[in-house]
Amino acid sequence: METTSIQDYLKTIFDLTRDGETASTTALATRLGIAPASVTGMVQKLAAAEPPLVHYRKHQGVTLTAGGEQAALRVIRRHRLLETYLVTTLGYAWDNVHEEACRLEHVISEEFEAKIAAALGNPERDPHGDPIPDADLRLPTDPSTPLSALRPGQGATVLMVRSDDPAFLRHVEEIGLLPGVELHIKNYSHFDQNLEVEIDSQPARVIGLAISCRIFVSVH
Amino acid sequence: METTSIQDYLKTIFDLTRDGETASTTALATRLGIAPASVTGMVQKLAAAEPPLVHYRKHQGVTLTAGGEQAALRVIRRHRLLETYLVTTLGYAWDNVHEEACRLEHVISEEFEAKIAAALGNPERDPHGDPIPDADLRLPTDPSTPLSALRPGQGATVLMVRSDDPAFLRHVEEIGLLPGVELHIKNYSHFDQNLEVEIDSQPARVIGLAISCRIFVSVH
DNA sequence: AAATAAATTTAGGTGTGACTAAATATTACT
DNA sequence: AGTAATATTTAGTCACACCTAAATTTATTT
Ligand SMILES: [Mn+2]
Ligand SMILES: [Mn+2]
Ligand SMILES: [Mn+2]
Ligand SMILES: [Mn+2]
Repeated sequence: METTSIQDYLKTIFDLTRDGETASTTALATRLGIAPASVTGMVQKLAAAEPPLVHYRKHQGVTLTAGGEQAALRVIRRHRLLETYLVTTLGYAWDNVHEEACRLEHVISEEFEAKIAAALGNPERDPHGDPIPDADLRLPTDPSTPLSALRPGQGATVLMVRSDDPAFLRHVEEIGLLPGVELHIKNYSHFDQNLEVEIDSQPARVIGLAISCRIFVSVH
Repeated sequence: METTSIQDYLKTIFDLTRDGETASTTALATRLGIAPASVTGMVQKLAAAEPPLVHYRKHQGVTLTAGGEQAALRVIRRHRLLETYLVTTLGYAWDNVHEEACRLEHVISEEFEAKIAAALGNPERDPHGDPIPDADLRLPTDPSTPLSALRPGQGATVLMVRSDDPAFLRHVEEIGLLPGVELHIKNYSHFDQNLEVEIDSQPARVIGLAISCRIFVSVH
């Protein structure tokens, strides 16, 4: 059976391996809020499952198998559809939907998933700009760049904000860096990696790396 | 902590003790689809909890404590609000909502509960006619009678249909005995306890006890 | 009032998913 | 290359919620 716990592991592994790297025990432990020893145990179980959900070599971290990736995408689809539904239909704030979705994603039926997807018109992105896998679990490869990679003179549109932290999201909202917003880079400080960014034709603001590396844009 | 399992126990005990009787181990086991021995174990835990959630004396069955009843009502409110939401807003069929609600009821936040209650305009009854406890967990005492208690000449309005079984609910729907419908008793057969019922001025139908005892009405 | 049947509890056990403490492997540093 | 620091795994434990089989209690017959 694919338990809540397993689903959250798979989702997290998917996330940690998006860059092609393997997901380390410690990284998983940190992200899941679980002791490293517990992660080792679970990861060995996932690798021993029939069919296996992860590739695992001792001390080398894990990656998802094809089956594990499908399972992860199923949960990710639900998560992002739920977040979208909570914001669009129930009036949740965008900084507040992650936890709720992370609980609901494990219990809704296929019918529920289909109903909210239809009610929303099969949306392609969640409130944070994350792409939603379609019903066949295809995820559009989108050519987004971290804001931190831009340099003065470049213009871009915010695509997504990668964080689950309500405080962080509220801060980003206050700055005005919501998905869809246009921005121009005015300045770059090489030493502290601060960017001076003009957002939506407002006076420019200085943005530190901790923020700019979590905001993904499409460059004009 | 109040686990999913505990919440389902409390809900079921609430249901089984509605008549003032205690809930027996076997009745609980049957309703929950669990071995009687397991029920004994859980019931002892609920009685030993601090504060206790049930009154328990060996071989005598259980009843809810005040605390247990509050906890049960919180879950029942969520269950019935969810059922109503699924039918009203997401277009579920009324025979199909119980299972989904029974999973969701354990994971939604207070905020979710409040949001759907507001979206529905604080409904007082779920799609089956069951009363929904209000935000303070007050449950209106409604003077409903089982249809099986009516006799020829009496007229009534259907208040609720007490079943979770999709097949049963579809059958009741096909007969036309949905909540709100008006009916008149045309005849009663003392031997098989069949009732001949005129529903919504349609030609009368014969209804057996297995059905009539699960349909509750308010007599005119 | 015994004997039998039915309901309930006890005893012992399982799988899941966490934990801590200790052992071991990998990586980084001098 | 050897040592120290860090990451990971192993070993042993726990709570939870279920199970079966056996013992016990309560209810029903005769
Ligand atoms: Mn989750
Ligand atoms: Mn999101
Ligand atoms: Mn339930
Ligand atoms: Mn109902």
